[in-house]
Amino acid sequence: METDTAPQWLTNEEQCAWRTHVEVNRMLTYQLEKDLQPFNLTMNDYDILVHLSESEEKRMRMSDLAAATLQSKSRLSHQITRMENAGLVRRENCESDRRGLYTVLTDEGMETMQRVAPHHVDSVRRHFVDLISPEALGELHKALTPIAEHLRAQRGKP
Amino acid sequence: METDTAPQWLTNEEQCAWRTHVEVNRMLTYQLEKDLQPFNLTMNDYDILVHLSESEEKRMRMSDLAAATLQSKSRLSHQITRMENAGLVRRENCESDRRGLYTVLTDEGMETMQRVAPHHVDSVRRHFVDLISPEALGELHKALTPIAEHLRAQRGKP
DNA sequence: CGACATTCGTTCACCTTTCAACTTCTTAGG
DNA sequence: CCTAAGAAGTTGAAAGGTGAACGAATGTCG
Repeated sequence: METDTAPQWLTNEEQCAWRTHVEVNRMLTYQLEKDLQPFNLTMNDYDILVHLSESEEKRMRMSDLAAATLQSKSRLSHQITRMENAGLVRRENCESDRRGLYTVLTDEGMETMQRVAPHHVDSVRRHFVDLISPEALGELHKALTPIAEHLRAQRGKP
Repeated sequence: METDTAPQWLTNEEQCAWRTHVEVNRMLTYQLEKDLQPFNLTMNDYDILVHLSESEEKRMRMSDLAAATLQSKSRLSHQITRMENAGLVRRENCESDRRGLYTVLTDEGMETMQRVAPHHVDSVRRHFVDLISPEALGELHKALTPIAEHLRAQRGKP
């Protein structure tokens, strides 16, 4: 009796597209990371600065920040400790829930962010946005959106 | 005197598309990695197995493998040590260049690869390929190709 | 209320990645 | 040839990431 079905291999086109996608993402990550290095920031650092700077009162709960930046609480905890030592953020107790902590963007963190942002944006343009027509970028966005939704729904499932 | 030009911020559409792209890639990596865990493989392991299995004689030079998988020699060296301990590959001396080494796919490595591949392909389908129309996938491929070329050209520049 | 489950964030032990130093071998130039 | 420059890989220490276990605080339900 046959329980397994034959694997549905990728067609040639699918495989090429998939591999290009993976490759672009690895190289892009590498390049953006490299362009941030002169500022002594990683993309993870930068991402956290962005989230904090866009939030009310320049502060977020650890858990929310972890969820927003798609990392484990443990990793974020280490990460924030490093950023705290670098003077970019500080921890602050939460009045309403005494288990909780806020990560607060310091003035230095804000200045760093504002100083670095133009360079990072430029990097994103040079290596991605400006290499694709606005129409194609729109199509890409439209194609990726359902995937993003699917993946968000998957997170934390068995 | 003004030397800096005003930063060319991303438009709203550009920013949304860019963020979705980044988000998809992080979640996708996470998901694919998770789907490989039951087989005790990481994507890095899998990628190496694929490269080796597709190569002549099931063997590649360390440097070539490092270049193909976009990682440093050091990282690859540690990685191969781990995979060697797991019985998936073995190192073999290179006749023509006595500095060099081959990484050779073992039978066990080949079997592992063949056993895991269908599941991995299925994972790629469920979380990506099948969520996008063939036309959109083609467009995506076409849009990403110049970016891939640009990024390849960038690698290892100052 | 009181017990029990759950959430928040940190910590510990362990694994992976990075970076620079190092060995060995090859190649190019005088 | 012989030396110097460079390439191939490895190594070891330090930094970063992971997952389970933990203490403290909150929620929930009889």
